[in-house]
Amino acid sequence: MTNQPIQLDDVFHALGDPTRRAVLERLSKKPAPVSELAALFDMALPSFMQHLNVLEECGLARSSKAGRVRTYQLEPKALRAAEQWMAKHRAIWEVRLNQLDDYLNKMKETDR
Amino acid sequence: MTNQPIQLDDVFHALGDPTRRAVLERLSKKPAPVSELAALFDMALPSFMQHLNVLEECGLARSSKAGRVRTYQLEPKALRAAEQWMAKHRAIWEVRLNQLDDYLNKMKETDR
DNA sequence: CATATAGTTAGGCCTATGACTAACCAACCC
DNA sequence: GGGTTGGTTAGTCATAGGCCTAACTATATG
Repeated sequence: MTNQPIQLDDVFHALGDPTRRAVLERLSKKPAPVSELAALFDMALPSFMQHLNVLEECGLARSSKAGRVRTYQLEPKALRAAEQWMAKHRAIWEVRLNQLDDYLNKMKETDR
Repeated sequence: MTNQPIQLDDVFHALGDPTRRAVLERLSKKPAPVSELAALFDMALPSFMQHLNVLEECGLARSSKAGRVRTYQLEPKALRAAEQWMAKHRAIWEVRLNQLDDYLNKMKETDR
């Protein structure tokens, strides 16, 4: 059982690539085998596999093999960790977002 | 006015470094000049400045210079973009998180 | 004006990342 | 058994990332 503590570094790093985010979006619908996922991207298989490995190693996805088919699915724990980091700071952000809203509203008024 | 569309790639990439997250956490309290931020890290100034540049370029922070002092502050827009990406997929995650909870609860029961 | 302070620029260095091809293993399936 | 399909491993390559030192610019301040 790979039960390492979740490394935010790795999770955010993984999210920093559009291919990997797209894979996650696809997986958020339902699990899928490698070939089906790979078909969505114009990339050599081994290159694509690396992305899958990144997702799995940082805990965003999980896979299991049946016969010769490996199926990937989302793994919520890492996402949860990333969310928690954001949530931890959300209160402060929201103050600032509200300030932004106020500002934008003021702009709107000034605008007419 | 640098008003580029926010690149999720860059925002998540920026969040993938512990130094940069720590800077954001510090900035979430209040704006601070370079020297004050730099003092928190055991790193040569130019190296640290690169992190500040990354934060500014991806839109997570903003800076302005008064005299010889450059002050940094949070910039909500990029954070909002990252949050929106997460929010867009949150519903699905939460289903899965609930499934996880169910699973864990089942485990607990089996456990006694 | 001389010196200290706050940042900045330039350049080098090493590792990590992301992509590729080629060759390989392991099921399936006729 | 032999070919086909699905995935994996190995090895290469170029670029980007993160760190450093040294040298520089621009503002204070005595």
